[in-house]
Amino acid sequence: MVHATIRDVAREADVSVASVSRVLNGHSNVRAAVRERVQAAATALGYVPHAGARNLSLARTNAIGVMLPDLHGEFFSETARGIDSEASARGLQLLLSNAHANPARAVETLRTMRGRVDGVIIMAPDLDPQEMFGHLPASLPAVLINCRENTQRRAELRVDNAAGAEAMVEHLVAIGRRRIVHLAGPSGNTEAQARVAGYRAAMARHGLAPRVLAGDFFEEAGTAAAEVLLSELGGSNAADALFAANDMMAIGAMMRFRRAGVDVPGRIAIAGFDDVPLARLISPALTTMRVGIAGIGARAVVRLAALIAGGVDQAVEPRTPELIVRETTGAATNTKQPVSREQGQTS
Amino acid sequence: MVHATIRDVAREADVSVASVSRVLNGHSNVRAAVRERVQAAATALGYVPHAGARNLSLARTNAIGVMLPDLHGEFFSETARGIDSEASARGLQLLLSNAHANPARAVETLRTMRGRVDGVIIMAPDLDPQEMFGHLPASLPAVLINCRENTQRRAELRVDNAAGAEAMVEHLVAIGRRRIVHLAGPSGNTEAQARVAGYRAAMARHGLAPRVLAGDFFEEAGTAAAEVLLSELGGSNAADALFAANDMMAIGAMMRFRRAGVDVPGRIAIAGFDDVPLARLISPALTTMRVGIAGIGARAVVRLAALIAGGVDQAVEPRTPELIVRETTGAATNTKQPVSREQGQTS
DNA sequence: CTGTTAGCGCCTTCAG
DNA sequence: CTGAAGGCGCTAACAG
Repeated sequence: MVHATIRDVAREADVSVASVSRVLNGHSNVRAAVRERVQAAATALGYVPHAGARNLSLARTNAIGVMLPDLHGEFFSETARGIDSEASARGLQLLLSNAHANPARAVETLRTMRGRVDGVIIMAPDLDPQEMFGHLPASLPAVLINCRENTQRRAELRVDNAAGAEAMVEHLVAIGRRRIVHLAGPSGNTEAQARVAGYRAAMARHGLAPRVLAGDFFEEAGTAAAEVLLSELGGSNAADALFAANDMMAIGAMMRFRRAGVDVPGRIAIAGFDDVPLARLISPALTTMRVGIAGIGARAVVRLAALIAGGVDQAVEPRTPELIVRETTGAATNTKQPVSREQGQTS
Repeated sequence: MVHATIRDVAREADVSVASVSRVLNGHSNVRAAVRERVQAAATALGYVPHAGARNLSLARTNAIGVMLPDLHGEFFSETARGIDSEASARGLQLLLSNAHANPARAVETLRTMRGRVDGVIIMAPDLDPQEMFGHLPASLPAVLINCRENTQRRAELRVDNAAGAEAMVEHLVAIGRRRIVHLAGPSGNTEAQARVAGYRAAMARHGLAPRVLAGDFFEEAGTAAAEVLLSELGGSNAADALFAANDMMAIGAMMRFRRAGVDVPGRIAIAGFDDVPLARLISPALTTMRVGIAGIGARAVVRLAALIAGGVDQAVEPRTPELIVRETTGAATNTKQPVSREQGQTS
């Protein structure tokens, strides 16, 4: 016998399984003598309840499924952290699966969560929602984060990426930049698309010519973009600002510029998006749009918990990013004083 | 009826549940006609199998439990990433729980994993193993990462923290530092203890006087330590090197020194431990000991999978950290050339 | 207070 | 090839 079961304990304590169950779940209607006998038997046998069986019987798992695009990089790990902190505060376990940008696997993964979790949180900016939910019971509580436009009437959390991008362009223009280049995220990613759109809109508003470089949210794309801009640095219409669609690309570019000895922001300003923890630690510290990553994860858990408890929630909750001005677009010399706004991390 | 069950499908297709099960699991011994009828019924009903019930019946979950101290900071998120990448390559889901340095909760958490996972990976440098495993079935496959000395005869992965710390001190001495201060991790943490021990041993070997500041692995402790050292900077025996027990504290100290305009490493060298991704991105880039965080997580999954498949594994697999020399202890002026050893991230 | 008895939803012998 | 039946381990009425 590899694992003792509740029956073994019952036999050992010479009571019924019902009594064992009662004792182990702290019900009060059990005689003290029986209680002690059961507890003794349980420890003697090294009994640990089979949570899976319990879940089946209770139709309740106290776990939530989490599907993220990837765990790579600070953005997603911050999301996971936000989810985790709120979940563990509520005694919920997390069943994690990443989609790896593979729609078929994403669907499969979601299916295997059925019956193992009480609800799911899904962040899938590059997956087709119809396809994903087509194969999923409509009754499964779910909170969507930054998913594509859909017809699901699900609880959603959505960052206003377009507004954020516009705000950043406004800032760059306000500090006197004109030849602002945007380094975009992956083309199939709805967040990346919104950021490009916001960038274009703001540029148009100021009568400035947009220029978009292709990227993929990874650091290396930033390095490559910097390479391009470096080669043009002497030219008459060299860029005076690089606005990357996320922080990691901005950082990649910054590293490359630094290596080339280019003055940032003197020669070229750099801005990112997300405000990952790293953004304030690098030097010069990165100007970016704070989206409150961990806070979003935590909020998703709160809403999911309410949904699981029986609430209804079909709202799309918008989150507006906040501009965080730091050295890469601010006073280049003043590196000794943190900008006040960068204090007080959310989450 | 909220969720269709296998019976509903059977009734709809007018066959037995056994046939439905066969079809859905791809068994071959089913007539084509029946197969099609079942599939039609399943999609018509929007049937998604209840994975929990399936697990119970098969006594197999295809999930592994993961217990980490916390998800805060890059160290643990890197671990999680390493585990995740290997796990998802093997089609394993992850049931995540963090211990939050609360022994009672850690035990409870581990118990609720019984029957919901096929095995567990535990990283708990500050928990008492006897206590933790006392309440756990001995037959549950498990891989321990950086746990305290124990009598479990479990598969283990253990970083040689003492050797790593010694190597770092050797390096600092080799570049001419003598007044090397160590900023320690939390006192109850076995890894932190080993690092202090290694530091002391190496200092003694060189006849140098050790000095240990109390810390907790968080950035703020680094800031505080820098504060202390700053106040002594004029003195005759001011520190010429700060060796922090992990990267985040080293970074905290560096930020503080930078803000004070102190020349690093000219005035004081700084070194960390772990080689989190951040270490090479900050400026000046941080000298540190690479432990291959993500690689350890991945390796733990590999060993756990073998254990689950029925293998035996009671080995304690040692990992020796690798010295990564970067600007905070190297040539301060040469910021344009990456040190060769920093290429090729493990994991 | 305690035991008996049905399930929870699925898989899998075992007969046909 | 197909169906009936038992069981995975636990909980929750329902009777005593």
